Amino acid sequence: MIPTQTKRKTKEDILELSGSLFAQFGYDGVSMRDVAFATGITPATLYHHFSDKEHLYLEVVEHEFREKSAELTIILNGTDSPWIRMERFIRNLVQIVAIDGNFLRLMQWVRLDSDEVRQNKLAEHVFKDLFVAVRDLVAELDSGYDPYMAAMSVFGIVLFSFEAGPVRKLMPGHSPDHDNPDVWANHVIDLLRIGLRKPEDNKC
Amino acid sequence: MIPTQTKRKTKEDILELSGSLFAQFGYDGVSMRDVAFATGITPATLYHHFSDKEHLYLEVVEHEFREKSAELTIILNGTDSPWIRMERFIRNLVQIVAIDGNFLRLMQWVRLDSDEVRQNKLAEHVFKDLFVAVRDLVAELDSGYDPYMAAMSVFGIVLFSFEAGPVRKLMPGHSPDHDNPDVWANHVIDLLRIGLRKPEDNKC
DNA sequence: GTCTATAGTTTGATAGAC
DNA sequence: GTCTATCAAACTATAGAC
Repeated sequence: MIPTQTKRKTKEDILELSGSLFAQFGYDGVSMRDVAFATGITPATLYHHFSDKEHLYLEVVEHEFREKSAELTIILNGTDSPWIRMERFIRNLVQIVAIDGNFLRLMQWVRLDSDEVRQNKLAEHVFKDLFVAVRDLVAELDSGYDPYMAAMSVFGIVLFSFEAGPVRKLMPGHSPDHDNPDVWANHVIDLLRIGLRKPEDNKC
Repeated sequence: MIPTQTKRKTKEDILELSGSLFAQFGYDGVSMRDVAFATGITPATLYHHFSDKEHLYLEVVEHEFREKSAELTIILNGTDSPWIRMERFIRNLVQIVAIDGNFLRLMQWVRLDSDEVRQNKLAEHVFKDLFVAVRDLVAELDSGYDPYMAAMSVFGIVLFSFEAGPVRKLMPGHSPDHDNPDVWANHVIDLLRIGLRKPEDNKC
């Protein structure tokens, strides 16, 4: 029998596992011991792969974000009409944050437990491209709004419900329908189709 | 000279000061020592006022939220027409989160670093009333959307830009105008005035 | 590359004097 | 009510053997 290496942990295995931990408990809520024991190595070995906790965290965030934003960027830069691309983008983003609860949590943590240095690095080097793609698509829609603000509004309207998480489900009026990602996507698309349409289509 | 008691710390003084600390650094980022020394007392004295860290935190969140939501609830339950109330609510909420950066950060922390028990307590006992008031106002607008989802959308579109904080200001397209709360309030109101109007007003 | 062992801090919480 | 003094546990990071 050929000896396999399934037990040997690659750097990517460490990133995936610690990504899940950081998403659940944040930077301060996860110790290097936790990461080490979760991956089946000792803390000293972990320090062999990553110079310190800060660099481990930065690599985790970049890894998770690039993984999710790759498909979104393809949709945004596609050749369909602007509205079709926006609709596909919204459906895809809702799917991502609905299925993988960890991704959105990690992004929420970054905004709270990172100092300005870390936020600068990530904004410039990791987050910027996706925002620009959304902003440019919004501009193509020609709705008359400031594209920067309109892009923020799109992210807000899509993401907030999922960021609210457990608290949201405890608010009065919640029904099982509201746990269905498609229902949310349809709602957001309906709202934005009206709110973001061209001014001349609004005249009577 | 009559002896003053300005140096004596009341329970409310402790809540205000530790509220600022928890908003900046989160539950795990603030030690009981930090709170004690910031208020000029010793840890042992702090434990005389609050049974443990958990109860201090819960009282802080409730104190901060009730302080801000009081004026909002008055607007929402007022006698103006639904649209006027919605507009005033949005302007007021934007002012609150723009002026007091700590408030929104504290609410973001709660969603991330609280277990289900703590979230249940706060959702039921603190957050619920404001959400219901917004949901009912949205229902009055009669736009045809599910009021629960539409209310979430309103919160998302208003709050997300401010929750994004420092990262937002690093995104391409940012201009000094975007640091002005009134500009944001006007943008949100414009978008929602179109998106949330009655269906029959949409027919040509 | 992986381990054991540990240095040096900081944490939440308490005991007991005044 | 406020203090000094203290505890057991957990933390990041490193040194040095194999």
